Parts: sequence; C-alpha cells; structure tokens
Amino acid sequence: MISKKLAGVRTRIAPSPTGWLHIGTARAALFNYLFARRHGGSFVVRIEDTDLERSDKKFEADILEGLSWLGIEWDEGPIVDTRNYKGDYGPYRQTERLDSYEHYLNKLLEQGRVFYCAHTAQELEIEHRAQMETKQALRHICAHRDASNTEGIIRFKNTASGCITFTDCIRGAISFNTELLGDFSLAKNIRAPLYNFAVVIDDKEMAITHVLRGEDHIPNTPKQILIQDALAFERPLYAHLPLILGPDRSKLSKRHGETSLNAYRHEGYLGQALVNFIALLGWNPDDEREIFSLDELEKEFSLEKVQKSGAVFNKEKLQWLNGEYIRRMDRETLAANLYPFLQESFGNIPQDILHRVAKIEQPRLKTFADVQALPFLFKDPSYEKELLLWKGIQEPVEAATHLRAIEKILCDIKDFEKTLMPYAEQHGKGNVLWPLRVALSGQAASPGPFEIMYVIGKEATLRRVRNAIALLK
RNA sequence: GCCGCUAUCUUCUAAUUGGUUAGGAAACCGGGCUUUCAAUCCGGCAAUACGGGUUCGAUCCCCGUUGGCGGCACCA
Repeated sequence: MISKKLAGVRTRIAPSPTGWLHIGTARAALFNYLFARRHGGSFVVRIEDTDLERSDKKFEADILEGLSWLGIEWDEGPIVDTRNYKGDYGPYRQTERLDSYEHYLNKLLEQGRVFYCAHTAQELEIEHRAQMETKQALRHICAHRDASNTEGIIRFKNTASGCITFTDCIRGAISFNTELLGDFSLAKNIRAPLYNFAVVIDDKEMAITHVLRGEDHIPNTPKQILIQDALAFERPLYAHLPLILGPDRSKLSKRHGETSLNAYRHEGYLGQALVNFIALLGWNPDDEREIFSLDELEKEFSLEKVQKSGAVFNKEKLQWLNGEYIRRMDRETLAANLYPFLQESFGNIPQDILHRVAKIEQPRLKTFADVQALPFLFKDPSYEKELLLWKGIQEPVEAATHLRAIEKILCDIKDFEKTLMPYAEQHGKGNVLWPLRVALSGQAASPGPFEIMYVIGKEATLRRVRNAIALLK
C-alpha cells in the first residue's frame, strides 16, 4: 500500500472534506510540502473524513484537485485506478483506517486510560454553565471515569497533573496546565474516532516527524501529547503556522469574501502566482526578491524564516503578482489560458484572433478574466456621441473631419500607423486619435486604436469609423 | 470567563550575535513617456503599541500594561 519510502523528514496535510479547499489549508499544505522537499523527505495527504455527516466526496475531490493545480504532489498513498488529480497515488483516508483506531482504543481501555462517559448532552450543558458562572475553566471531569460503563462516548481519563511543555519550531517552548483539560473526548464509539485521537494514531502510523499546522491547533497539542504518552508514542516535532487573516484581522473566512482556492482559479489566477503569494504570507527569503517558482521555494524554504503573527490576505498584492506572471508568460501559453475566458463571454474565436488578443493585452492583464471586459474586440460598440470628442470640448465637425480623413487613408493594418501618424501629428494627435479610438472601442479607456485594429481587422475598423461619422451628424 | 499565541508603515515584510538617515514590495499620491487606460521609468507619503528596566546605546534582551487573534464540541 505504501509505495515509496524516503528516509528522514515526513510531513502531512490533513484536511477534512467538509468544505472547498480553503486558502489556509492550501498554505499549510504548501509549507509541509516545501519543508519535506527541502529536507529530502516525504509529504502525504490524509483526508480526515471521520465526520460522516459533514464529509462529502465532492469536497475531497476539490481539495485534491486544488493541490494538484498548485503543483503540490504527495509522495505516497494507496494506488488508485481512476483519479481526477495528478500524481501516482490517492490520499490516505481515516474512514479506511478504522481498524487501527479500534486497536489502540481497546489497548487504552484495557489499560484503564480511557472510559465510557454516559453523561447526556444536557448534563454537560449544565456543568458548562455552572463553570461559566463560577469563572472556572470549561472542562469535564467525569464522575464516570472509574465506572465500568460500556455505553456513551469514550473519553481520556486525564489524571495528569502539572504542566506539559513542548517546543514549537516557530514559537519556542509552550506550556499548558494539563489539569485544565479535563477528560476530553476521544471517540463517539469504538469505531468512530474523534479528531484528537485519530490524529495521534495516524501521525504515529504514518511516521510523521514534523507536524506543521495552523496556530489554531496549539490548544489541541497538549491533548495529543497526553494520548501519545499514554500509548508510549514518540512525540513528533511541532510547528504552528501563523493564521491567514481577513482585512479585520480575524481568521480568514467566508464572511471576508472568497476563501476557496479553486475560486481563484476560476477568477483567472495562475497556480504559480497563488503559490508564490501564499508562500510570502508568513514566510520570506533572506533578500528582497518577490518572485519565486515552486522549485525555488523548495530550495529556499526554512522554518526559521516563518513569521509568528498572522498575515492579512491582501488581494491587491495577489493581483499585482498575477500580473507579473502574466507579463512573463510566453504568448502561446497566455493565449491558451485566455481562451476559456474569451469563449465564455464571446463564444468560439479563431486562433489568430486569440493570439492577437494575447499580444495586445499581455501588458495590461491582472487576471485572465480581465479579457472579459473587452467586448469591443468582438462586436461593434455603442456609446454616447459626446465621448467621441477629444477632451469633451472638440467640435463635432472637427472630429468628423478627422474620421473622414481616416476613412480615406485607411489601408492595410500593418502600414496604417505609419500612414496615419503624419496626419495626426499635423492636426494634433489627441484631436485625431481620440475620436478614432472611441469609434473603435466605445470606451473612455481602452487599448490604443492601432492595437484594437490589429485584432478586429480592416473591415470592422472601416465600419466603426463610418458609424462614428454617422453618429456625429 | 478560563487557557494560549502574538505585536515594525494601510497591507505583506527586512534590519548579522543591541549601534541603520529603520530597507523592500503592494496600495495610494506626484512626475516622465503617452490620444485614453495600462505597461514601464523616476520621485513622494507612511511604522518600531504603551510604560518600566538592563546597557554608553535598545526595533532587537527582561518585566508589566494595553491591543489583536485563537482555542475551550459526541467539528476538524
């Protein structure tokens, strides 16, 4: 089942398929992947689908596709026949590992380290409220911990006292008073593990050496350590990553807008640009470079340069970065990426037109979807007559005169700029070129007239110029 | 409420083991180039949360305060 074994570092990403791949999960995956690669180790994906109610295969597919799109590949897992993601392996799934959890749960039961708690939700609620009122830590120290119930949920018999300290690779020593944890839950039943328990078993059996995860997991760590100690498991190294925040500095969530990674793909962002951007959210190189390929990141990533505090997701900077990537693309690739967006808005377009659009728009685009805002490249525009007048104060007669001159001298597109410019310089470039550009685009801001003509051709140009002349009458 | 993490421009961040005019990037503003919008080039704005220490000297080390965030499920 495990097909490739590499020595040394082993990391993992453990998403639960209860929602679309979140930006934060993607970044945690990236950091785990980079760390493993940097040290010649392995990176695995484990789908934490123990919550049967909320888990959904469509979310699992979205997560795997999203990781592949970013170029993040995992090094091992079950071999699969059909798959909708790159790579040779499927992910591990917790629902396929229930025997393991049962095994260790039984072991703990025999040792008397865990017990069945028969308290009802209502009883727990009352206890909770009483603790609130008396300003106590919220925890459940179960009266059933020494009873021999065989019903109810399985809890850890937390008899530890004093502090547990672990060394976080990013933050240093972190201590917790174990008594404040209470008898925390491990499983709904012998074959239905809960998060904290399943994680410990899986990380052990998958031989995970470094757990890099969001800092929202810091409070889970002492519980997991307690379980590890009870089972005599070796403790992995922990590194808690800073959270990605929304503009209000709270954990990035739906109410801040789009948090799903694949939404960015559909908005016309490049996987490489996203990787570059999220890598820089909480990590930085030694120097002032901003542009990094995945390969470069693999060589340079280090936990020492990871930030301690959260980072606001800054969409403007992502757009800038995406624009930089677009500017560096070869024309062929850009055209291929543009096509689906153009097709969606304007239907099928010929290859030569596609390439011309790519050529003129390359310096301007921030995302591929930006081409959808250029309808005049595909159909004659309509606009207010006044827009044709240079600076709004040009006489309609003058604009019309220049457009008629243009109509007369209009020739092959490739010679047209050379032919027209002497005339434009003679009469004032704005006086001539502004009405022309508006006649072609119908917009106050657009690519230049020669660029538009390069795409729409001589015939459409002539037609639009004549339309403008008619409008000015 | 309890526990924990955290603190440099609006945002992402840099500043060898304490000595810098506190640097870069995005955004924003101004200018060059330009028919417009971009792209590009040049310039500008803008920060060490507060209070104590330690020190000849603290962004940096220590303590406290305040703020921000996270966790406290039969979710993960």
